[in-house]
Amino acid sequence: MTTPWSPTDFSAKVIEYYHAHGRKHLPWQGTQDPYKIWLSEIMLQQTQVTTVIPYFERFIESFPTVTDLAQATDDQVMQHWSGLGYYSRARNLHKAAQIIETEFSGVFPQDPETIETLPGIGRSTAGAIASFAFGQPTAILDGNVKRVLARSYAIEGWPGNGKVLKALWQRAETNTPQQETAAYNQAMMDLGAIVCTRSKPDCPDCPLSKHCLAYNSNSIEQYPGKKPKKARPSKSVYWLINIRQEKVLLHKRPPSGIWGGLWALPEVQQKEMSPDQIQQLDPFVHKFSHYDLQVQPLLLSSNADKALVEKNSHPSIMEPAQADWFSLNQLNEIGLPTPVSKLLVKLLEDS
DNA sequence: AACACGTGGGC
DNA sequence: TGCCCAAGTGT
Repeated sequence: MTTPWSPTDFSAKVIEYYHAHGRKHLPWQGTQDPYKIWLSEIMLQQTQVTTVIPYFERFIESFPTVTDLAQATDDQVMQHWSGLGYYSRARNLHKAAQIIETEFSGVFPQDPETIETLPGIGRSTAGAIASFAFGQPTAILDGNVKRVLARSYAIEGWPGNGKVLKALWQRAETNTPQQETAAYNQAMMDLGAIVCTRSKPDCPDCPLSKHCLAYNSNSIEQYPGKKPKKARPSKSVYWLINIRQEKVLLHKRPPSGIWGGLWALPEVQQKEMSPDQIQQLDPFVHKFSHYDLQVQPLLLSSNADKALVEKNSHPSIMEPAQADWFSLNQLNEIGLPTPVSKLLVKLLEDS
């Protein structure tokens, strides 16, 4: 029967791993600039490191400081997030930058409770910023840490379950050391990303294997518990492609909902024009994590556009959507959903 | 508590 | 291929 790690021995092993094998040269490391650390933590939410790196570099180049970000336009910010997904992150980041400017005189707050009041920053991200930027002894609990802790202490159940999450936070708080917290937090994520991976973990090389309850009971595959499966629904839409004088008509999507704040092709549920006014392009399926979107792109003729523009420019009186015409160059200055961007690129290449 | 919210990598 | 899930948060 294996005895579990004591919090002290556990954190000592983790910190030792950091000095020997931890990642120390990612673009947001080697600095204590809270703005860069904050930006990286937001971009890294539910997003892999290799995906984030080029976005981070581009974003910092365009908005080097929180003041630059606060003063940027919505479209500029969304353009820099275009393709990264989870666009509420960008909207909240922008809002938070303006709050830091106005409420905190441009100085990033150091207290984790205050940090967590900023939009887009939850408990784990607040802990990461407080420890990395300000050396505070705050715990984090991302997917990597959840996996390492769930296996080390054989914490059963899916982390999306409230009780399981609470148990994981309890263990995270207990094991997080008061000293060298930043090294510990970084190493926990490194262990999860490099050694204690989702599939095929490298247990023989893991500094925690000696007292890892899952490893020593040969039940690594059981931890963390799996998310319950759900059927994925399907939605069908038509996308209207209206090109006049080298410009394409786009609509700005409302702030909430899918692709909020991005510019997309006008979308309708049903065709409302006669067949001679449209050209059906190749349909495709865009797969989200929570549903499939079946898209039928329709290329409009000049006769069809008037009624449709009128009909779709103002979906409701309360929330009029913005519509505008964009040239190819202007598409580089706004945020576009990935499938819209791909479709337009393909169309313009063919023409 | 359960679901919405994007996209791409890994197998 | 299709499925799982990734440095989570907001509602």
